[in-house]
Amino acid sequence: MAEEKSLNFLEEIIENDLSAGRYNQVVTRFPPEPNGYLHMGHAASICLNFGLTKKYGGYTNLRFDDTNPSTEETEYVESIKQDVQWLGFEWKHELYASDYFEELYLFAIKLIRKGYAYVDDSNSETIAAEKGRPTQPGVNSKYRDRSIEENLQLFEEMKAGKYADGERVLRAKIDMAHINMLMRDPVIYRIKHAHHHHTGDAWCIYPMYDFAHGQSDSIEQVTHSICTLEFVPHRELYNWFIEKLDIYPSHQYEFARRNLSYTVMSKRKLLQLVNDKYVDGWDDPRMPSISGMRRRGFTAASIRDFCDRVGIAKRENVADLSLLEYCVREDLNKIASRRMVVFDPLKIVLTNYITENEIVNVEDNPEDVNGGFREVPFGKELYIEREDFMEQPPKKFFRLFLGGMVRLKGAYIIKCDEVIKDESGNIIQLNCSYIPESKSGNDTSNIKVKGTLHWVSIAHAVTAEVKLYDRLFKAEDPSNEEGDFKDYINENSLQIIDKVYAEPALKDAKPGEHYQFLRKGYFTLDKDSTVNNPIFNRTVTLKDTWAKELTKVDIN
RNA sequence: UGCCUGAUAGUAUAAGGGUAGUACAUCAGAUUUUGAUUCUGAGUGUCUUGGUUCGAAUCCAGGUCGGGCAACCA
Repeated sequence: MAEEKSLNFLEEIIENDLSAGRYNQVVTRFPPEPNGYLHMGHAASICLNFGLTKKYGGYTNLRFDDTNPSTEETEYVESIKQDVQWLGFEWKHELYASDYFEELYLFAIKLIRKGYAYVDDSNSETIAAEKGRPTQPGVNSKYRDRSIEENLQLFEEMKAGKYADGERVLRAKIDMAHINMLMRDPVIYRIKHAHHHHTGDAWCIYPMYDFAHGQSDSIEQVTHSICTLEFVPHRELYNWFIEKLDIYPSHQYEFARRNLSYTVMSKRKLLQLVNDKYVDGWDDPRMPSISGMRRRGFTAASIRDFCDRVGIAKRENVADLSLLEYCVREDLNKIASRRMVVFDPLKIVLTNYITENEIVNVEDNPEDVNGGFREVPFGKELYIEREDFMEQPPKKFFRLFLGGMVRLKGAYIIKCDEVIKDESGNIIQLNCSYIPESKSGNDTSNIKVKGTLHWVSIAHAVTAEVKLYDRLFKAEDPSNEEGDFKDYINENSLQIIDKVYAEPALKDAKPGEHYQFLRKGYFTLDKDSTVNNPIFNRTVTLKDTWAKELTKVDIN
């Protein structure tokens, strides 16, 4: 018997609904407002909504919740579509709440006719004041008891453009003393003489979220309308409209939005980071936006895996960044081609090496049994990583030191014979000898070494620029710290190395491909790369047990 | 002072009256031509106080703490 993964609360609800025969297929929707870019929190919602219909049969619509023309733009529509597709999901229909404006308008008239809505001439301050407070009931507007005929006429005039923005609104007539503030005669239509990205200038009245979202769900016969916790109090209104309008009863369910440690996850805060130039745009690789993460080198598969592993529930949460890193490493380990790149070069000369034009073959990816090999030119003069040599090695250091031996990955074992320094005592070169019988794959030397280093032949090296990213914030949950979240920005979140030395094969790097720079981390080509100046973004480091070990030594 | 909502290892998520489990993180060890990967092992948890029950993370009551609710935003 196959081991069953336990169900989350939504899967349970759906399985119950299905087995009770309430629906014969599951219909969900992903409803972004096109007023910004998608981020990791949206990714969780996307995986949830699309994942559910994939699992249980049915489909998911992409519906733009575009009821506020003053903040929404086509540019966002395009980026959102791109991100959803990139994440690997296909929507059944591309829809817009604004496609339903006519229908919604008729719904409003229906409500007026039934005596459930009225036009209010009060300004927004008055309406807010009359709402009361959570602990105090509100009071009725003096326009609340207009006749149905008058309401119909005024609403018609609103639609016809007779009034200026803010001059009148349409309100649902519910109960100004209701314990739920949202039920105190909520505004459902407002006047906005604004150009709409999708409907142009066809309308000057626009429905509010509460008078568009549930109705859109209903029109589309969405069976399970999944949203985040802050909409819990809206559910009562959602159901009220469905009941009074007597339309298809979609049901709303709420889950806790996904947060991630060491970052922020609200459009508003992310926009601040962009506007105040803390980052270089929405797709800055440090941003938790889908576009930023894509640019950084995260794979769609790893993001899906992350969402899957974290799961969903109804309590506030901050998911561990290390889990995301684990997911992307796991994916990249399988698919990334290995390359050798030296970031901080130290020259070594193999004094006994006389071969010319030697090429060694190094595996492209040891995790891939069918993986090929690439040719890497070897030479008498090489670069290794400066930190891979120490004059006074600590205990358990098994890299290079004077008199010590290491293997050069895919090539020979070498021994350090002499350290050469400049006048100020800086190490500028190591003279080493190589063991000719120790050639990789053909080793008859019988020498065992603990360390293996990456290297490049100086004569053949190509150069590149590298961008190393660290977490954007120093605090685990910057939004919950004292003061402004921006006080916790990690000012060292980006480190640029203008010139690194790479094996020639890296010259053929292609956008969208993933590489593991041996012992350094996973990298991908940045979109700002040019032929003469390739730029690589570090997606994530490799796990580094040795670095951790060093920290312990420091403490002692 | 009201209403809604939640609380299980460091984090996230299971167990739905019957052995508190899984993953990541952490620690220890093995393997390793990446101090990577892989493998083995370890430790840490039911917010609290009562009640019901042979038996409670689970059911009931009170409390505590967190989040949300007073946009012509979504």
